Amino acid sequence: MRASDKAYAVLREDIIEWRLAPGTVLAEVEQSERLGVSRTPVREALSRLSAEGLTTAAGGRGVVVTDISLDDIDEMFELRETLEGKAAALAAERGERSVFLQLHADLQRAPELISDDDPARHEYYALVGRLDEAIDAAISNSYLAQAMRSLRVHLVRVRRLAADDAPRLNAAALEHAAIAEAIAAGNAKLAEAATTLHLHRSLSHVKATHSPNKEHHG
Amino acid sequence: MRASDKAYAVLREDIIEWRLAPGTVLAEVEQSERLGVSRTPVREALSRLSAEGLTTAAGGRGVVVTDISLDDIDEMFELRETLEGKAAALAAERGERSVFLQLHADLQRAPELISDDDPARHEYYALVGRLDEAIDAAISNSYLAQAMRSLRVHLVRVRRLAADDAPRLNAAALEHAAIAEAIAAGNAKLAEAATTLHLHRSLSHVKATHSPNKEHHG
DNA sequence: GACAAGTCTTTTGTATACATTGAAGGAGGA
DNA sequence: TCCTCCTTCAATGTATACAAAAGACTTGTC
Repeated sequence: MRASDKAYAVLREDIIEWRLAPGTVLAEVEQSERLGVSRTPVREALSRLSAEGLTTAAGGRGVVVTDISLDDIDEMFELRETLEGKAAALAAERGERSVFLQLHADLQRAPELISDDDPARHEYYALVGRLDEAIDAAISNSYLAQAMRSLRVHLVRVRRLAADDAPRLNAAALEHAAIAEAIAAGNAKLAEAATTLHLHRSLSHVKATHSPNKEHHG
Repeated sequence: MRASDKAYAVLREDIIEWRLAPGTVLAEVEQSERLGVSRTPVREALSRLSAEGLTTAAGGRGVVVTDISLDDIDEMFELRETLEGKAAALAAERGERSVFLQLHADLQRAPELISDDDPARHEYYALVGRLDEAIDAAISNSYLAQAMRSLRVHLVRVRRLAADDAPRLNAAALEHAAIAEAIAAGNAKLAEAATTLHLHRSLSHVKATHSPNKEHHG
């Protein structure tokens, strides 16, 4: 593994998991010492992070960890609804029925996964990730897929802020199942509507369970 | 100006203007000699270009200039319609009426600009650029604006492929004027429809006037 | 003559030394 | 005491030396 990949992976994880608070200045020498590599790969990592929007080059002097405000979350979900709604519709038109039928069945059984004692809900999120991947593959549009991938990084950060309690996860699984079902049925409008519904509920949940910027940057 | 900025700007321009053909391998030493800077800023420039999608890191051995296929153009316009349609609708809801009224007036007079003897149509494209900026500002959604900016880079490349003849440009200006008018009127659905119409006509024009990959990589 | 193995070359990846720039702090004067 | 200018220093930007890896070429053998 390249040193720059390692630096990128560690920094990215630290930011997404909120171990590096927004506003934190990531100095090159400091991070290179912490990560055990030289400044060169750290610079490349920071460059990649800034391209993703996880960090911002603050006026020539150091890069800082990007903040996520309440407005940001609204904006993210507005874009997300646009992109994922279109993606669901396209998947309904172009996807393979069998793939989404299987996902539909799996998602309906998702509550079993959640009742397990894994606090990180790895299995659940892996299943939802499979749905995302199936949609990405079905739409046959690399630009749209890329745009959604860019957004997902930020959405994971938001998810870490919200309390992913079991009731909400169970409900979300059924919403995902509805999306998969609509795609499997080849019903584009229904798939888009199911996506819209799911995203609105997710956003409501996020806003209800957490006041952003409560614990960070004052 | 930083050396890395210069390297980035020159390479970006070269790729967009098709002076660097798709598939061209951009070796670090070669480019650093050509641009008169060292490898370090060249690496950073190539990194940025790859993040934008103008180049692709080809399996450990050099980065190559990205190609644009006919399918790519279809995919780009599919995403573009999604993003710009939504943006136009949001601008209609949130934008300042006066700004778009002015743009509407200017765009209706655009044929005067095109009749000039500037082969690059600088004034015309500057005016269209002003409309894009006005929409970006009106939507109050940095994530959506960012997604559109990412796409525009690739769209400029496509535009360079197509013959931007005066008749099409005159028609396009009126289509843009219709968008501005709908936004000024605060009519979201109309703004979205006008955008859809414009994009479909643009795509038809591109596909009619040019067969992609005719002269390169093959 | 063809295939395979090993070496050799070229290119990228990393580290570090040097240059440059911008900010912060102190000294001097008003 | 406050403002200004200068010095200093710390951080980034650049260049280059060195390391490692991926191909290409050569050479030997079958």
